[in-house]
Amino acid sequence: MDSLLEILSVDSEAITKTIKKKEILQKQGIVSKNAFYVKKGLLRSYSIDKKGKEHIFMFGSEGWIIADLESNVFNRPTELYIDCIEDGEIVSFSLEYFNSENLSIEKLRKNSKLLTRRIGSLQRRVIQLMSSSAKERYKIFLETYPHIPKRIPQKMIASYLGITPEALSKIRGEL
Amino acid sequence: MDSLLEILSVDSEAITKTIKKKEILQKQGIVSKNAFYVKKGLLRSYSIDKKGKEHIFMFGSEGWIIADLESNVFNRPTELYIDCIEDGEIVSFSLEYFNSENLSIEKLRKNSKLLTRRIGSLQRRVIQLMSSSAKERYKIFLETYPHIPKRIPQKMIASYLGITPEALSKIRGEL
DNA sequence: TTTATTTCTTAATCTAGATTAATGGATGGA
DNA sequence: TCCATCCATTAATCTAGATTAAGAAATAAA
Repeated sequence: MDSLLEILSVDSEAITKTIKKKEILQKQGIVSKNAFYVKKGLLRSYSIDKKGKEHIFMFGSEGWIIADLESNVFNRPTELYIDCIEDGEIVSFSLEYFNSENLSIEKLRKNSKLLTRRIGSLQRRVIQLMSSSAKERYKIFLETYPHIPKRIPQKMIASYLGITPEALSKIRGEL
Repeated sequence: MDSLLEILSVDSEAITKTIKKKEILQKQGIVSKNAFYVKKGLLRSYSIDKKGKEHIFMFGSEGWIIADLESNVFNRPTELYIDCIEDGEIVSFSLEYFNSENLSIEKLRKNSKLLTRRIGSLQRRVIQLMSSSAKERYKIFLETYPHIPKRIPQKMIASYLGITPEALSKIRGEL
């Protein structure tokens, strides 16, 4: 992953930070201007609904960038919390990066591929949520992110899948 | 919307086409290289699951661009069908457009904002599917796309929401 | 170590929404 | 116009997954 080098070359104020498990990097409701590049460790972004239930939107392991892109670019308050599942190291950088005047045409093009890929994975997620059972979604999750399950508690998998820990436990018993 | 003019200026082979209701523009499984700009009418993209059930991914009315972006950019077979809900007029253009050498830095930047906005709406959709009841999702749909419901049958709203027409009918009775 | 907190599992009960089926109304093509 | 297909609604029944509760296992903290 050379995107870190790129980020650092464009955003001179990017900060490398050591993070601790459970540390909250971003809270729902604010207009955050930062994105987080994961050097080491594991982050998650999630929303909390009216009933206080957490819903994990995505996980970010080494090499990933986690942020509420739209919130940042369009100045809307974010719906997402971001916190740390493991101790680790991140680079916090400004989302100006994605629109910076300093970006070469190649980098812009590269970023737009990155955005396109995200759209693709979100599209698959939406279709899955509409058309697949919890058991199917669990299997797909295991195939798609084989290294994540070992690092997180079951209840977070459940939260990502959109089901309760009890339901996931039952499904696991059946497999 | 000036994006049409931009498209035409970059992709000289863009084709304006008259379309008829029910006409299929793209089928699941192929690697399509086209995107569709809607001049007039209404398109939808959807997938069909193993049981033969349709799941509408998005609607595209005047001014929108509909495509399976990721499929196009990364040469994967698309999961989406695209067809016409109303007679209308579209501009079919190559998705090379989004990466064209001919694009100025301003256009690239504009496109990346467009992509970012899509990510935002998909993010909201995912969170909604995980955390809101069918009734809540229906209300949000009516608020978010107030002009669409008049133009499509209920069953398509149901399909977009991820529920059956019967369930939607019941919800409507309750409101 | 001992205690406290968090996580996982099992089981009983409940409910939102699916499925099936039947009916009447609307729409469209010949 | 007539006929056919499609669409919306209602109602009865079914089921995946939620909720509630309680206990066991694992982790963390003291």
